[in-house]
Amino acid sequence: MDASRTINAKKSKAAPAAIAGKPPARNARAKLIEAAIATVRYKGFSATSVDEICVAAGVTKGAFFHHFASKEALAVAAAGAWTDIAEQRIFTLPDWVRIADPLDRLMGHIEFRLSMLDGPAEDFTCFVGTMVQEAYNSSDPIRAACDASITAYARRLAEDIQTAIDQYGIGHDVRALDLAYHVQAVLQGAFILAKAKGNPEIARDSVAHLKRYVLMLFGKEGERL
Amino acid sequence: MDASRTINAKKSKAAPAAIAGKPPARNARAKLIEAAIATVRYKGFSATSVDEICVAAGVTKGAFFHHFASKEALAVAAAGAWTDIAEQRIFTLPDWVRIADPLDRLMGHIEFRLSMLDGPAEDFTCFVGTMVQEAYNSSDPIRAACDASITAYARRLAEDIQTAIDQYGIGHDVRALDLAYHVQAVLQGAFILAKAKGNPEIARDSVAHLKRYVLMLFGKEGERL
DNA sequence: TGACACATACCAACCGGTCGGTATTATTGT
DNA sequence: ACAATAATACCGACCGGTTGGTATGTGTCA
Repeated sequence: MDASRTINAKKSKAAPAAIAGKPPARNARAKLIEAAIATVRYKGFSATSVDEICVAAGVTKGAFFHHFASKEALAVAAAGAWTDIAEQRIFTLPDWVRIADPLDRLMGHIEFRLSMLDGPAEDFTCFVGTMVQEAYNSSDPIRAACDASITAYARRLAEDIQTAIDQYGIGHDVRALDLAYHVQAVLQGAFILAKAKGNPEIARDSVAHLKRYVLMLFGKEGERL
Repeated sequence: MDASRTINAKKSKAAPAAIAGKPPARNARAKLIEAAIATVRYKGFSATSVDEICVAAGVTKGAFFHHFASKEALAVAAAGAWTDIAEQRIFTLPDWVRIADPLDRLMGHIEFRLSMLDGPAEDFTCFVGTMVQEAYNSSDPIRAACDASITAYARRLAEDIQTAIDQYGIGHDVRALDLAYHVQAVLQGAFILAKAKGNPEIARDSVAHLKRYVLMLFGKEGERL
């Protein structure tokens, strides 16, 4: 391979972009998904045009329809990407995920979600929650993709909740997955209130209620609030 | 079939009504607002075209722009109408609003909201909640109109919550208006989950959590659940 | 008669999507 | 080893239909 590289030294300029100081040379597909998520969170799915996404991503319309059969297909792909992004940002990277005590870890989760409620709404709101609100009747593929993302989050959170229930018990007829979905509901609703007010404070208040509820369920109110 | 025009032909009190500040019951205008609310709840604001609203309302585009300066103006007017509709349907017409005990009345409210979560999502979801999610960054008049509607609901609900707190006390640092907004948040979030699942059951589960939370706050868990 | 409540016709901008083409990379035949 | 071929990635002009909005006409009633 050394021989071929010396001979073709002139033409091997494009390939080692990752090695050189050039930007990571992310492919157009990834850039389109990222741009779509940002734009849809800002102004909604229907109000976002394909051209707009292309400009935000820095690619042409030709590239868009090379990678995605339709705007709908991009939405489905972006919902899938959002699942991975959320898993990373919420369940993998933060420090609290390594808390040993399951109830402390659960409260760490809620506390983390609360701490995210700051700055412009388009920076903390849920991409799939925004999208499914518009598309649930118009596109079943999009609806299903958003549902899958929400379900993945709930199932992941339910693991921690179940562990906490197993260890501490819960004096009520509460199932872990149900409570996980309730956490989701409070967050999604809090996002809407924050958007309406133009201020995330009201959203934080609502999550504070959620915090108290969970602590009460585990009979720990006053101890950790 | 179209007898509405001849039937309404007799009424004519445009001048006095205009002086009184209340717009006269213009037929096309009311039909447009009603059609807009229904269509937006079904497919969102941006995806709903002016033509579509006109067809659903059974009026022409000329009538639309005679009554409303723009699509945005219609949205603002519809948000105002929604406030009145919700006040009627939720705080005036139902039987539970006449329950004497304030805590029972508050629980009657939540129970009523829970009972609404049935059938297609477009029949129980919140018009202004749907709209503000799309428009919060694109149109401040729409955002403000939706905020006003949500705030009116919260303030109205907070009255009953405050009365219940005054009578029964509440062993926590909970303010009535805060809790009222939390009720709103849970409902709005439950709507999103129901849309994603294509099934209101998950929404009912979340409102059941809300019910338990409120009862716990008042120290009545197990007594009325 | 003239203000009001519509109806009809129309428009420029924009929409999602198509299409013919090019540059680059990977595979293959000899 | 290398030309021929094929596949991929991308470009941007273009298309028919739709969009919110306008200009103007018409019937009705005080």
